[in-house]
Parts: sequence; C-alpha cells; structure tokens
Amino acid sequence: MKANVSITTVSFIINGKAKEKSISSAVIKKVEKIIRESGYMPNQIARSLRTGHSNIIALIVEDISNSFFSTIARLIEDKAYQHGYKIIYSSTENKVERAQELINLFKSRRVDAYIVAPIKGLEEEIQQLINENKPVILFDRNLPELNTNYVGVNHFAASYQATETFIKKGRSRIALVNTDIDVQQIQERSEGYKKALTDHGIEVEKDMILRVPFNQSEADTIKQLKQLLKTKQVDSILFATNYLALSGLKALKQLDMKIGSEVDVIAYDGHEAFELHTPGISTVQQPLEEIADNIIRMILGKLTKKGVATTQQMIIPAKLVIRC
Amino acid sequence: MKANVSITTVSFIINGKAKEKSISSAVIKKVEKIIRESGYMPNQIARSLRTGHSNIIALIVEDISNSFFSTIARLIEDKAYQHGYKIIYSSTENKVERAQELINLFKSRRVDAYIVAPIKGLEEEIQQLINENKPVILFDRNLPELNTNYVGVNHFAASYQATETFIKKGRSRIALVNTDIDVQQIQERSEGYKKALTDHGIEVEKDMILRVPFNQSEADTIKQLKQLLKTKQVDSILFATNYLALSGLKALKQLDMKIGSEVDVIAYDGHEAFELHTPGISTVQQPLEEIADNIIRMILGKLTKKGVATTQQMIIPAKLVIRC
DNA sequence: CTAACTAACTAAAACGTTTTAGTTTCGCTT
DNA sequence: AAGCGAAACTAAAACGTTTTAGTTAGTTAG
Repeated sequence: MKANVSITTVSFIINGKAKEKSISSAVIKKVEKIIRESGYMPNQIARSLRTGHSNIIALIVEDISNSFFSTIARLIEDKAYQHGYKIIYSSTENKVERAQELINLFKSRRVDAYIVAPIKGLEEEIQQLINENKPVILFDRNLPELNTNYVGVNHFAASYQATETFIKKGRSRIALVNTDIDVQQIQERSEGYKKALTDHGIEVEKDMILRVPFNQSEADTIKQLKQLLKTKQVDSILFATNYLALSGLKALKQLDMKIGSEVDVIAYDGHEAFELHTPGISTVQQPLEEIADNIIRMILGKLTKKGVATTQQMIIPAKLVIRC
Repeated sequence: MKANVSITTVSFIINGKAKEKSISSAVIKKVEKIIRESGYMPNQIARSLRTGHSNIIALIVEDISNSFFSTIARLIEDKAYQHGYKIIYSSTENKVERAQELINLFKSRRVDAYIVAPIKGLEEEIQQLINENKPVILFDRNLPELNTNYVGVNHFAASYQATETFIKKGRSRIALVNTDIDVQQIQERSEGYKKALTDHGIEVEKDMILRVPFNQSEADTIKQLKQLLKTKQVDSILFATNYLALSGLKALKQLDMKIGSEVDVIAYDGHEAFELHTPGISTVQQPLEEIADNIIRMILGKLTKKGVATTQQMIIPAKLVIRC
C-alpha cells in the first residue's frame, strides 16, 4: 500500500498538481503504478468536506418519468458528464414541501449547482441558494419575482398559433385543458389561447377552459373531461400538457368521439402515444435539445467564472407539428 | 449563534442522544430553540465522513424514463423515504462501462445500499459491493453466478402463457421480438415461447425470433420488424419489452396491418400507448407494487440487522391482461 | 467525613482529504 | 565558502461532524 511517500505528495499527483509542485517524474510513476494496482479510489466525501464542492449538479423537475423531463435530463446529463459533473435528479410532483426537502437535502450535501423546474412557493429557498452564491438555472417555468437565470419557451405564441390552427380549419367551439399549477408559463398558455380567440372574433367562454388539479387521479380527470365534452359541444381541444392530452384521448375514446372529424386535438410536448395514435395527434413541440444546450451552457458558465453574477433569460420559440 | 454550550452537547441533542447522555432538559430546550431560529442544518458530508454512512440508497436501472422502471422507482422512493432513506437513481442504458462508473461514483460517496437491474459484465463490481458488506438487491434480471438477493418475475411462465393465448385463438405463425441483452430473464422469455410452441406441436422457426440490439436506433428497429412482417407471414407477435412493442406498433401502422384481424399482438409491461391504442393492446403485466414492496422490505432488512448475510430470491408471477 | 456514584457536561481524537507553509538538499554564484 | 534559489518533498492544519474518554460538582452510602 504505502509507497514511502507522504500523503501530501500522493494528493498532488492525483490532482494533477505534480508539475506545479515539482514532484520528480520517478515518484509520479511509482505512485501512479501503486494507485493503479491497489485500485485506490479517493473518498469523495472527504474531498467534498475539504474543498466545499462536490462536482454534482442537482436537477429538480416535476416528474422525471414524464418524457419531456426525462429527455431533457438525458441530454443535460451527457453534456455535464463531459465536463466532469454528475447530475442527480429528483421529482417534486409539484409539492412545495417535497421540493423544499429536496433542496435542503442537496444543500446539506454541498451540491454545486441547481437546475430547477420550479413551483410557486419555492421563491424563498431559491433566493437563499442564490444568496449562497450557488448557480441556479430555472427552466420550463419562471418565478418572475426572482431575477434568476431562466430558459424557457414562448408559450403565449405557441398556444396562440395552435388555437389559430383550429380556427383556420373552421373550428369555433375550442376548449383549453390546462393544469391548475400557479405559474406564469401555464397562464401564458391560457393567454395565447384567449388572444387568438378574440383576435378572430370568437367569444371566450370561461366554461370552455378546464383547470385540472395537478395531483388529481386520472379517473377523476377523465370524468371532468367527459363532462366538458358532453355539455359544451366542443369541436376542438388544446391540451396544455402531454399527460392531460393522454387523459383527454382516453375520454374521447370512451365517448367514441372520432378525432379529425368530430373533434380536433392538439397536445403540448411529445409522447409515444401521439405518434402511434390513429390518426396522429398534432403537437406543440418544445425544442428539447436547444433547451438542454442552453441550460448546460449557462450553468457551466456560472460554474467556471464564479465572480460575475449576471442573470440571463432565454426564451425559445416552440414548433407546431401537424400530424393528421 | 453560539449558545455557550459545547459542540458535543449540540451533537447529542441533534442525534436524540440527549437522554442517554443525561443532558438537562433546560439545555435541550435552549439548544433546540437556537437551532430552530438560526435555521442550522448539519453538514451531511461531515456526518458521512465521520459515520461512514449516508442514508442514501442507489437505484441503478436500464432507463429511468421507461415507465416500468420509473413506476418502480417512485414506489420504492416513497417507502424508503418513510424510513429516513433517500433514493438516488440513474440509468445505465445497458452499457457496462457506464454502470461501472456509476457504481464507483456511488461507492466513493459511501452510498449505503444498492438496488440494481444488472447487466452481464457487472458481476465483478457487484461481488465487490457484497464483499464490502453493502446490501445489494438485484431486480428485473438476475446474475445467476452471483448468489445475491433477487426479486423478479417468472418470465418463462409469462411468455408461455402469452404464446398459448395466441395458439388458442388459432394463430400459428407466432413471432417473438426480443432484445439482445445477454441476461437470464430475457432468455427465459424465449424459452417460454419455444416451449409453448412445441407443446402444441408447432415447429420453432428461428427466423421467427427477432433479436433487436439494445442501443439500435428506433428507425432501424422498425426496418428490421417490417422485414420480418413482410417475409414471414406472421399472424401474431409477442414483444418482450414495452419499447419494442411501441416500435412494433409503428411498423404495423406503416404497413397498414390491422391488429386483431390480420395480426394479434401481446406486449410486455404497460405503457400509456397500449391502453389508448385502438384496439387495446394485450399485455403481460409485472406486479409493480409487489416487486417494489419486496425490494424495499429486503433492503431495509439488510440495512437494519447488518450481521446476518442470508440471501433471498423471490420470483413473482406475472399477470396477462387481455385487452382486445 | 470520605468513598463511591451519578448527573451534566466537554476536550479532543477521528473520519480522509486538500492546501499552506515549511524543511531539506543540492548546485551555482560570487 | 557563504549565500541563494530551485527542486523535491512533507508536517500539520483545516473541513464539520460523531464519539470516546474524560472532568467537575453534587449526592448518597457507610
């Protein structure tokens, strides 16, 4: 084990400071050999304790099993890995206490940076992170009172455009199915929808806008949707998230309403089921690679040049994919 | 900040050893108050360094965005949380080096236990973990040469039953679409299929068994599937994983082959798309809650009573859900 | 009145690194 | 032959806890 060398020397060699500290190449060789043969691995915990950083970036999202988030996670992970960072991810399920617990957990483990799809009620925790000088990037949703780095999509334009597509096809009984989570980007999806209607002289009926509680069971959501469909003579529906669209498709199936003829549908984000569905389901596609690229670029920027505390906001357009 | 108390005393109070160490209740109250007001949080890294454990369990799966794994992850996470453990999960994408890196990462961070859906080639690393006396539970696939704890499903029976279902419906040109990952449970799915055929006097044609490389692009998989469908007069297909079934459904759609009439289909595991599909897709359902429950029970058992090193193997039956 | 015990606390070591501030030993100048 | 700088190393402090082994003061038994 011991190579009759001081532990200081070994540390220098491991951290690539051998030259700088003028260690002879004979010793370097010897130590490296011993390390290789003994399979020695530095204790990262002791390292983190001493250095104060962990080379870990936390990714906090609503639900990692949602393909929108898991795809972005994968993309971010690959890039981060190349720069020596490891991503650890977790889901909040849009529960404030859960998110707070997670942030505390990560804080107490000295995570280096945070990528968060936030929820209302998390402002204080996030501000604390910023105060502690930890890089934080919000994405998917912003907390406007916070002045942080943000990467997101122009949801207003996207849902305006989607709604307009219905109108141009001659639809006029257009419903919007949205979540009830209280966050600017979700409201923007409503605003775009409303603006498109009024711009084309269609009255906005508030009963045509469904707000579905986030943690409601799918069975209840389907009930809610069927209620809407049966009572409101809906001829087209814009779903503000992919999982709402899934419930919606199930509701339509149960009512035996034909998509394309009786009713038109546009969903937000992708899902295997949309491609497979007959007929294909049109979707508002957020540019995942572009989002991930920008997030990782921002975060690596913050991580390397620590001093400068500029904040950047980046809004990217979405793309409408018409499938049927 | 300081409450004119020694840091030892504070540590005792935080760790609930106040009584045992006979600290007066006056001091306990005072310290607790100060902790509350200052928002003090113990540094977990220092803690882990000293105690040698982290209260973290690693969950290593093939792909966390696959609903089979993400559902199990969610179930395990909830249970673990209740016992003071946090789960951190990652995906191997069935790459050995990636899995090795992950295990090393977790090792160097003193993770307390491991739940792994393993791959061939990981035997050595896992044996090392066991040697270091870390609890390890394998699930979904076993590494038979290893004598570890394992929770899994009777894949032989499941695919036997699925294949038999086709036969009873009068199908005889039955194809099996499987992955090429080299692991006992995947082979069992083939064996069950073959046994069912021979038991019913149908010859096993090796061209009717497709082995799809795990990291192949979906486009290529679809090509491969269409090739099979066009040349082999297939009248029914058993897909050994959910994502293969998705590709299969796309292939069938592109060839405009009608499910239920021209061809019957059974998929492994659930997916939103199977429920939504018209007609519904029958599936072999693994009992997710039961799997998760057993995993967590085993791991908590190992974690509490450390000494005893018994290994348990648990094989659970799957359930066939006929949907069309 | 002293020895023994207990209640209430604390000093200091230990965990495994990184990093600062040295210490030796040479070889070169002058 | 003294002084100096560079090369090649290392001792020890520090990170923030937990835990062992005390210490001190007060109480009780004999």
